[in-house]
Amino acid sequence: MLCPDGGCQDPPAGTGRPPRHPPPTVIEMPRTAVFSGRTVTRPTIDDIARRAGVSKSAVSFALNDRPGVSPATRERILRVAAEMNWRPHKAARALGGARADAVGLVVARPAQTIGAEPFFGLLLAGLQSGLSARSVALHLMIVEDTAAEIEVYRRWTSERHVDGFVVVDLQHRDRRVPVLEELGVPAVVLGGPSGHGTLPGVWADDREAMLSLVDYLAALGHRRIAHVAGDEAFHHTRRRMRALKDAARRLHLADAVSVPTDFSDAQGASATRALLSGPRRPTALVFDSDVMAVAGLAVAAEMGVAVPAGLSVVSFEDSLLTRIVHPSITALGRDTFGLGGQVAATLLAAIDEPGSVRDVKTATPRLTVRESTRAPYPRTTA
Amino acid sequence: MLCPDGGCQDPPAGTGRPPRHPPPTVIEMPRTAVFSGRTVTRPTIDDIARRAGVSKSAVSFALNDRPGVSPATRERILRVAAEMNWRPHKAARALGGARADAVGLVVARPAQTIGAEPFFGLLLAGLQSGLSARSVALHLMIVEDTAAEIEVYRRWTSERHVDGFVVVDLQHRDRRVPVLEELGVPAVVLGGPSGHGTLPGVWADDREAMLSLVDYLAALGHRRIAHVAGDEAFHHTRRRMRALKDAARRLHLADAVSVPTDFSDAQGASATRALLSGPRRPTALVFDSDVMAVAGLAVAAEMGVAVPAGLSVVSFEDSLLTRIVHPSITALGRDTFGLGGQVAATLLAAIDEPGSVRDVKTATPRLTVRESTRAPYPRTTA
DNA sequence: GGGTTTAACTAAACCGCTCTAGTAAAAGGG
DNA sequence: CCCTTTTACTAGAGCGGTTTAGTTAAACCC
Repeated sequence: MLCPDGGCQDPPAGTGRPPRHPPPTVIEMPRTAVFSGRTVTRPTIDDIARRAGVSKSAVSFALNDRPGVSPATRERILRVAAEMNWRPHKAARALGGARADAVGLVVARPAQTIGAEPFFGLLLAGLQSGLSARSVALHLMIVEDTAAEIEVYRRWTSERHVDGFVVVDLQHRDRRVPVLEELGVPAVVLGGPSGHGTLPGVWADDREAMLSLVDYLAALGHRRIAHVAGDEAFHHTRRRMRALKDAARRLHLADAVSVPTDFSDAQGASATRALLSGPRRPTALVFDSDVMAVAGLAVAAEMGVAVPAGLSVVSFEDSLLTRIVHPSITALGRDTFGLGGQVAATLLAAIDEPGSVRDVKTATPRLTVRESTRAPYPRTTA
Repeated sequence: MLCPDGGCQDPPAGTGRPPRHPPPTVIEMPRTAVFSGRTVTRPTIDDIARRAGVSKSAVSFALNDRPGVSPATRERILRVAAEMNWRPHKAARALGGARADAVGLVVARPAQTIGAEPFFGLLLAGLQSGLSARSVALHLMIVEDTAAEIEVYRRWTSERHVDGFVVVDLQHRDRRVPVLEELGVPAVVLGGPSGHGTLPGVWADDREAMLSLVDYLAALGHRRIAHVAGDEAFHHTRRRMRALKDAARRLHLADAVSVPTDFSDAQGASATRALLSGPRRPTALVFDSDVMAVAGLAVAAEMGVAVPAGLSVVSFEDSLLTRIVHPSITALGRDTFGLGGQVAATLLAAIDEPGSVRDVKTATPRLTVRESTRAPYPRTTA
């Protein structure tokens, strides 16, 4: 059954059409590729076919678990393939119209920001973990601005470089959404519940979260709450600001102001300084990000405002940061890693069965109470 | 010259061999692909050739800036290609033996860690920025352990999925190095100056940095310095520990102990607690990472040890974190973003011209003095 | 036992692009 | 003016898979 070592060539009824170019002197060795001067052998299904004494097609059938080969032959082919340490050539498969088995994540942010926020890294890790379970790779690209981001969407789509995209940082009237819709490529937007057109969105209920947060602070006795918000261009920032307003009205709070920033520690710090120096100093500060919360904490310390005695601090985003500082910061936590996994699952579903996928609402962030919050001094119960 | 609209088929002397399968009724339209139920047109060089009235080869020559077409024809072809919004099909090119135009970064770390450290995100951003200048994509993979990491190296190499790898977290007697050498794939190791075999390494002089750091603390009057180190499995951790020992001997310090940890905030905190509760309390603590430094700062605050009055704190790694906490932390800073760029450049060079690349020593980290360091109380000048 | 079905396998088209070999015409050379 | 060289182009092999159509030979059915 098995060919003698060294490989046999087309044993049963080989047509043996002559090789086209100068006939190679040796045809037994699997073709080699050159990497850094050293040659690396790389068997193809042709090599396997020759060794196993069957045709290319039989090998393909066997390797892909398709009918058309007998169990015995199948097993033999698989054994030979394993022996030769064969792996499919991605490009060759892709050329045949198969998937790229990769999804793209293109981020338009100043590079420094990427590293700064734990959020991004965790999301990345969760995304990866969800994708790698299905052996789908993640192509990451960091670009200057939205225009460049859109260009990458166009290029990668037409090059069939990826099977779909993950879109982050959903903005108000986001320009990327119509482009992706037009390209017709599967994509999942991190954000919602609106503003992402027909693309499926994965979102957490920021509104609900803000309402519960304000409820908690009000229950403690806080009547003057300020919100150091993120960038107003972002969808979720706007939702949070609106939710604070609504909660304040419902609870008849004395003060409830939102100050937009660019998410940077610098602007977070200066907003905090301004709020704490104002005439009607808030008794509680809500920060839209962990980085800003920590920066705000430092400002309070510098200004001699004790936390939580003189000021309660809450972060809208939980992470390592809020845990390790002193005092540790009460924060709304969501499972960012898990979120990444959900996004991955949604995107894979959208790739497999376009149209079948609808929005996914993730668990509403829950409050972890730490050292930075407490009832305000009586005097502030204006 | 130009064909009439609608496309002309093989105008000059077309052989016109009959189509093999059922002859298509319409052959004018460029082939289409289906994405999510909608069809997306995707012209191939054949479509361009037909439209421009030339052969496939001529189109290929024109698009790749190769000789073999007259300037006039070349221009015409380029115009048609632009009109049809043609883009090369990556897989098709790759199949011909071309580059994958991508490099891989495989990280074996607990997912949570990825997000925690600003270092990683910054490195990623710098890497990306260096790569995208040459339109090389980054394939990111996060795996469980080193075994899985090695498996990915093997798979991606044989699948021709990437042209090279970036290797991070160099360990003592690193198992990955011999595998990559055996695979013969271009790879750059972040770390050095030794332990990475024949692979080029990009490294910062941790030894030099530690020496200068201890010099600084000693000059302030500190004689008892403790070092909350990272994981001893890592190469750079060992180098730092050894450097501290050497510096202590040279400067005749009273105490200079290194406590290894797993880099986590928890172990950083407990190490700090242990050191501060001991009989001969150090007057200065050096932390191997920014996260541990911040955690250590919190422990000091809890224990009522004032920083910098009763304890100086230094971080071996600078980032946003060390800047935003209060007191801000004196830290050894390196340009992590730039480092990523250097790694990218080195890897691209290694891919282009294997063997030509040697190790790259980056700038030695420099100390940024902030609020967390000061001369110790006289009593400790034992 | 003749005809039909099925299983197991082979041949080769095909995906989109690159690149070598070949060809005809124009240019150059003595 | 004939021969060689160069230029501008075409044909088609080849990359490594998948997949369809075709080819046996065995199995099945009255």
